[in-house]
Amino acid sequence: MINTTPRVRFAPSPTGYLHVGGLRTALYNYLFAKNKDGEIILRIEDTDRNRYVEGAVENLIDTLNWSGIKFDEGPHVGGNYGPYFQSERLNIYHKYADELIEKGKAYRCFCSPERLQKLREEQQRLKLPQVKYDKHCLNLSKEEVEEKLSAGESYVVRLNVEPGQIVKIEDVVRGNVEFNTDNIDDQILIKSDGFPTYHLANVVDDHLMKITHVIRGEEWLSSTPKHVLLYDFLGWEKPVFAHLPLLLNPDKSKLSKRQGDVAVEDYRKKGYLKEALINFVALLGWNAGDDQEFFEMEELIRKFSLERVNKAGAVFNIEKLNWLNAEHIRHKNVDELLPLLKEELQNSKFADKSFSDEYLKLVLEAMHERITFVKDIVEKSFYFFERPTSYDEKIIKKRWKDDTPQLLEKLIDEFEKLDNPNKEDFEKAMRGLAESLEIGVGKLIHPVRLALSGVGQGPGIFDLIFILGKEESIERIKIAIQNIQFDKKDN
RNA sequence: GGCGCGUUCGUCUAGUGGUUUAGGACGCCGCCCUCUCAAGGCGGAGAUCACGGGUUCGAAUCCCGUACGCGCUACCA
Repeated sequence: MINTTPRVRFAPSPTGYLHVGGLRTALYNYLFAKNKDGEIILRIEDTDRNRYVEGAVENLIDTLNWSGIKFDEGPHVGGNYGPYFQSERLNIYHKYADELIEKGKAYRCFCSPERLQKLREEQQRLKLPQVKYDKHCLNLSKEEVEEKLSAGESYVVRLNVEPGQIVKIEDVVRGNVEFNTDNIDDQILIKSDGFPTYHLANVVDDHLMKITHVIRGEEWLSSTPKHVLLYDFLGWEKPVFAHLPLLLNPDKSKLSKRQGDVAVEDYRKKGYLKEALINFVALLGWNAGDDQEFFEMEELIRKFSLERVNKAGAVFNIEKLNWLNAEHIRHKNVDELLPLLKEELQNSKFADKSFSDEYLKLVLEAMHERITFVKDIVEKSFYFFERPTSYDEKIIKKRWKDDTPQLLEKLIDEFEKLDNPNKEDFEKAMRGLAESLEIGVGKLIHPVRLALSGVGQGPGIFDLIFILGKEESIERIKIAIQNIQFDKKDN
């Protein structure tokens, strides 16, 4: 139906932070647009003055920027269809509200909140199938309206919905959905404070901003017929609708703060890579049709299609996110990881220590295939940044034998002989010693690991020794020989 | 209550009437590799396709009903 390149929008309201569900909506819009060389715009729906949160817009934009979703138009990048804050477009909404009133498709309503409240209660008491406004003010004469207007009475503008009609909407993910206007209330379009409601502002802006596809959460499906009515009343071409399945808590209720983190910034703070979060969220409700699950943004753009979006809600499962985070770390090289590690170091107890890029890259090389988060390097392999302050009891019991100190003394002697050794030199020295002593090399390896790291797991032992260096390794072994012997006597 | 949407392993999902003893992934378990931990390889447990009818030679796939879940039902978005 529409042959021009698509224009889509992500239209959050600035109520605090970017929800992961919002991130997915933004992402699907972005992927759809970029797949077709279209444009995506960011529009801030700040029409509810009561819910406005200071700094929310900045936070939203910052988080969106971090995620890698780039907008072609919006408050932060400009564009030809602005302003992109709805609060700055009030006169535009009034113009169209007036047009609707003139056409008889909307009307001013002067009913007090009290009357409305009573009406609702009355209808509920009578157990009427649906609770709706009774069109009381539609019957006001022109003169009565003028009178109230000049008397300064406050009013709202309502959509004039004609009962008994069928409104059909065609949804790319859900197919055809029909609504009977009997179930549709005379929606308020302009509030008494002069601000529009979502419904009016959304339709007007989508039209004026030449939006071709409305891709949004399923919670909007029920109000879509109101939007369709608005397009028809104003004589505008409708966009294509696509309503996305919801993201759910483990108990299948709508994803909420009570059951875990819902803000994108929470995940960012916890150390999730943007690539992993994007990859994960993309797979919640969409798949490429094959077995692939690891995706970079470019590939998502290439393969995305609305036709492959699911209908059912998806549980936000942190286990899979963790796996994807590890996968994305494994796919990155040490140069890409370096700044991330430096950042983690800055936020750790090692912030006042300094390490060369060279050193950190060696650590990364040894660790990046065995971690889930970059910060695991700081927390689980702390021994790259400080000497161990204690030794794992279980490992002592298992690996530290009576003859261990003598063996390690001999190993130190061998290491002392090495001149500017590389990894292989250390290995040759250790294996050579084990051979000449006719012992398994494990009798050396495990105690050395314990001495150097204090724990029983980590990278390959020769990597560990090489990274720490000859002097430091020897020193740590000496310290261990003293302390662990002491511990044993003590027990 | 009304209206709408949904329902395949614990979770994300493949599947669009016969190729299905329902495939993959995460997680879980075991084995291999191995200096440890991961990674990797191999294997395993795990879904009577919500339930009940119907259509059909044949249904997870089409139709109807029921149940359950979710969304909307605001001068919130």
